[in-house]
Order: sequence, then C-alpha cells, then structure tokens
Amino acid sequence: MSRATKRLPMLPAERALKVISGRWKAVILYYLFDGPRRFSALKALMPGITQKVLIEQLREMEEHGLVSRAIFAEVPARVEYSATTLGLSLEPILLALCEWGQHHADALDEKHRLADCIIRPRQTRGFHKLKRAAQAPPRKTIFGRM
Amino acid sequence: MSRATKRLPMLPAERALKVISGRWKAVILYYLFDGPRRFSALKALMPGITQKVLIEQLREMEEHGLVSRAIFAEVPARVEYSATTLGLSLEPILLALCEWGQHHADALDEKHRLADCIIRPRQTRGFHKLKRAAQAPPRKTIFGRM
DNA sequence: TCCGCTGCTCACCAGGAGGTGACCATGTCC
DNA sequence: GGACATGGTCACCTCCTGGTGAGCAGCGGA
Repeated sequence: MSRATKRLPMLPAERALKVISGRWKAVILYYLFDGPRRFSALKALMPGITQKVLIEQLREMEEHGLVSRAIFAEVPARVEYSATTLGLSLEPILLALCEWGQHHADALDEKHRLADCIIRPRQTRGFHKLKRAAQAPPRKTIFGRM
Repeated sequence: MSRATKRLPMLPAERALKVISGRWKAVILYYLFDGPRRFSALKALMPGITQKVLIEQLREMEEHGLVSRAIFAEVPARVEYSATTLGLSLEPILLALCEWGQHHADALDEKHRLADCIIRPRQTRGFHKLKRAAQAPPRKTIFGRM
C-alpha cells in the first residue's frame, strides 16, 4: 500500500471511484466474487486483456486491498487471486452501478446495445462459497513477490 | 446524445462508471443535488477547475442526461444547470461510494488524509427542494446552445 | 537439448482526459 | 469610448492509462 494509495483523491466518493474504475477492475472483481481464481484462469475469462495489463490491474487492486495474492510452491508455480473482505464489500455497489447502467441505457433508448449485467446478486450464484471466502481467506501467501 | 454515448461500454456497470467518473463530475453532481446553479456559481464553488474543463464536464453530463442546461435571455446572459431525474437517481449511489470510500480509507489506515464526505443524504439539506426539482424541472431552455 | 508451461518484466507507443492561456460576443454602466 | 461581467471557444500541451510485443526464470518432460 505504498505509492498507489498516495495518489487517491481526498474526497471519499472520488477515492472510491478511482479505486474501482480501472478498465477491467469491475470485471475482475466480478469473477473473483465467485471465489479464488488463478492468474491464467482470469486471463482466459477475459480474452480482450493482455497479460501485462491484467497484472497491472491486479497489482493495483492488491495495493488498494481489494484482492489478495497467493503463490503455491508447485510446479509449475500457481498463483491465485481472491477478493478480500474489502473487495467483497464492493459487491452491492457494483450491483447498484450495474442496475443504474441499465436504467441509464433505458432512459437514453440504448438498451439494445447493452450487454447482459454480469454482476448479479450473490444469492443467484454460490452465496455460501462467497461468505466462506469473506470470513476466512482460505490460503496464505507463501512467498513474497515472485 | 450523439457522439458521447456512442463510446459508452457495453457492460452496464462499466457504463455507469464511465458516466460518473469524470474528474469533477461527482462534485458537480453534488452541488446540483441542492438545486439549479448558474455557471459562474459552479465555477466559484470549485476553485480548482478551469472554465473550459467545467464546460466540458457539464457538456458530457448533459449528453449523458445527468444535467440540463437552461439559458435565460437576460443581460448579461444567465445559464443555469440543474440535475435531471436521471442525475438525481445517482444520489444513493454517490452516497454509497462516499461511505465505501471512507470505509476503504479506514481499512487502510488513511482516514487522516481524507476530506469530509460532501455528499450527504438528502434529508440533511433541502430534501423538499430536491423533490420539487426532480418532479418538475422548473425552467426550460429558451434558446439553443449560445 | 530443446520445448512447453506458468507468471512476470521491460521498452515502447497511442489516445484521451484534463489543464493553460488567449481571445470573443453581447450588453451595461461610467 | 473604455472597463467590466457573463458564458463561451480555440490552439496547444502534458500526463496517465492502457495496449503491443519481446524476452525471461524455473522446472518438467520428450
């Protein structure tokens, strides 16, 4: 939490916006809400993103405390990212944003060119898994940064 | 609503984020939640912003349907911006973002360098004025763009 | 020995958002 | 006529974000 948090705006709302609004952060968070995912899995889920950019986004989110990173001394090395409690606390907000986005497209008669809302309330998919992850982050980082 | 909405992301949550997260948009919205403000008043409220940038932000928000612009044939000309219903519907979200921002700063032990949350629940300041504004936008645009 | 997998870094580049400063049109008042 | 206020435009520049492509380290397997 060194440099990155230094530049966060002082106003709470802007701070929150800055933290969430990376090009892929909402999508990454969405996937991590389901439970831990390894790096390659995330990459596969988002065909449009580059490895470098994915790493950047994840690093920032890690610095901001939204996700945590765990390395396993396997071969080949396995790295898993999971949403922290702080990250999980964003779910209602992302959900609200999602609904508002639809409402907005509706109001502007643009609903046709809107993709499905990929962020759904927890209940609809693996709520318990999520709660488990939120209460006891299942794994720890074994080493530092690779 | 021509060009600007064309570039909005297809995912609802990202669309919403893109619409709100301009450098000054949250602050502008906050001030407009209180009721219509003339251009010069907005400028005076935000000493850090340039005229050009303020206009840009307002134009975008207008294209996105968040604010509306009214010109009065007075001398010197008076231009008032007010939040539309769509804009007002963002208040709970901005409020949630504000609270989450504080929570986030708290979790990262950075609460000391956070300004006050300028976005408060309506009840604390002029709720009725707001409702009036939301139901019947009090004034109309007399001319087109100046 | 070479290849493959995993996760990652580095150099470089392009586009866009935001910022700076000058200038403008209208009309009032001194 | 000149100063001033309002709301605005225009040319220009800077910086940050995200994207591209190459290369690297560790280790196993053919």
